[in-house]
Amino acid sequence: MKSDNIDTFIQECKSRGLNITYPRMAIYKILLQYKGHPSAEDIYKQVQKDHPNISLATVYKTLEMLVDNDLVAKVTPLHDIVRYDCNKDFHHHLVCIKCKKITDIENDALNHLPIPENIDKNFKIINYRVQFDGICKECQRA
Amino acid sequence: MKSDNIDTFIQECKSRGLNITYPRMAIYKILLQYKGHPSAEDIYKQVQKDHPNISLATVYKTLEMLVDNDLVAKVTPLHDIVRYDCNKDFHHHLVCIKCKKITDIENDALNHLPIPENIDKNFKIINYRVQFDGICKECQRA
DNA sequence: GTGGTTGCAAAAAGTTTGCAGGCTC
DNA sequence: GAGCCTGCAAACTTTTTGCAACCAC
Repeated sequence: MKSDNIDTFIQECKSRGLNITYPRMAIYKILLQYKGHPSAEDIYKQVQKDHPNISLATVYKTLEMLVDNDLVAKVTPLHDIVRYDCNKDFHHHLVCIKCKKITDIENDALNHLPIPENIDKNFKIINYRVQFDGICKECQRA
Repeated sequence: MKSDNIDTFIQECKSRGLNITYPRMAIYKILLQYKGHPSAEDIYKQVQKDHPNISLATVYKTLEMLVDNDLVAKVTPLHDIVRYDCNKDFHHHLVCIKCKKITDIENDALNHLPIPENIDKNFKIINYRVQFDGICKECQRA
């Protein structure tokens, strides 16, 4: 199964005209094996163990290339910088993936989602939020 | 209504033994008036227009104090640094607010949420995700 | 050989911190 | 007046960039 994924990855690279390189293979393998969601630094530390010559800049460049090619997802629901909100009511967000604009949604149905039952019983849920990603009116025109 | 909010804010500060200062008032007013969710930089730019002597460091310190006192919410669903995931399937997240660990949830009910009807019809929704915040088993013990 | 990729180092972007001076109560 | 708060500047963290050398095809 693991080699399946690597094979698929190689195919995906080839079909996009991307060279198959040592750093790429190493970084992608770590992503496959990693439990949880690593940061660039996490991946760098991990990759260093086997390949100390791979640089942090390469990790960043490779991750960016993987995201651009839709082979890896960036888990930063909103965006890269912290934003603030003085509306402390329970509410959800509509996020434009192009201009990054955030709009609040007040919706009662979303405020009463069933709590999933197949999660670790020992995880104490305090809160949740739903984020809709999409493209706003202005960015659709552009 | 706006002065209501300011009055409430002043009360909240007093009840917590926080001084009522010019920068605090100015920054909080901007948060009240701001459409969308500003970053620290956004707030700084805005506050500069009326009060060019207020520094960016003060904006950061004030925001941190507001968040610590639960007067303002930080809109950074996961955390402060970008994380990656090579599981591109539709899934949701369980996030420990203490140790920042992220766990995937696969849950069919969550994959079929009703799209809220009271949002801008011109916003094209591409995807959505649900994030549950809470405290994991390990952090509850600590 | 050609062009895509890498590594290094420097820089940019965002955020935090220490400390002297100033302001609120 | 006491102690909290602010401004400045410097430091720190995370990410990006430029460019020469290198490697895959």
